[in-house]
Amino acid sequence: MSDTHTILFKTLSDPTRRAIFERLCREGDKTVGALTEHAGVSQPVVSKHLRILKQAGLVSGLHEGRQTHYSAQPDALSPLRDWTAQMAEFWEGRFDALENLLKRIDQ
Amino acid sequence: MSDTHTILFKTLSDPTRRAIFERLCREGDKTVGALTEHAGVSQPVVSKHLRILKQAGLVSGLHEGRQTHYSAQPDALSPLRDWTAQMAEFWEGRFDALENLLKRIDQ
DNA sequence: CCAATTCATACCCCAATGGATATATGTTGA
DNA sequence: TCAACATATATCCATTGGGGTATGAATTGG
Repeated sequence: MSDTHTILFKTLSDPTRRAIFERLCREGDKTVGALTEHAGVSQPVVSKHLRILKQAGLVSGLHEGRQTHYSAQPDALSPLRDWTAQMAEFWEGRFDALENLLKRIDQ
Repeated sequence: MSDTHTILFKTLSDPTRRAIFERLCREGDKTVGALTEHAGVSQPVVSKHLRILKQAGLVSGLHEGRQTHYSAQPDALSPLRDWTAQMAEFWEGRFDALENLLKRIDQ
């Protein structure tokens, strides 16, 4: 199931990877070297995480000489925002679901 | 790193598990047997997924005789909603970040 | 009281994944 | 041209995790 939601959740489920994405959102674009400094893992691992983030559409990379500048693309988060909103929406239609359940069982 | 965000993302990253949660949001509470019917996996696997969803706070279970009724708790999604909103928020302060990057490199 | 039912737990297996190190590729500066 | 640098790729390893089957525990109906 190569679903968009699955890819997004899976990509963001790793703390190291999510931290990289957060830094790019907070502080703007950065090179691989700069990202490696505070990542707590080796440079190849950072590159691998960036590759996964890129495949998920969450970051994009631009080559400048021997450096690569990565920047966040938070628009890619919109499926997640939509999904969470939809789940909450479904729930609103049954706001008293728990009470109903308790009543049903209690009778 | 037992972070809340990590747990939520990880829990929702599995399609089978997310489908169970979605069904509970859409259709209200269900027993393990009812959930197993359309899950595509065996009952023990469904129970295991429910256990993980419960640990993440996304569902709650109530015993009624030999059945267990599970219901969704979409309020547990709020950290996700907050996180995505915050990431987008950070980004707004640098809406022209990509253009700046291109300009910087292009010069 | 016993058999069937419902769910949870235990155990095993295999694929996926995050990490490391080594190395390849490409780029700049002297 | 050549050495240093920046990044990507390759390979390996240990762990995680999702799936299955078998079985335990609890409850109900006859």
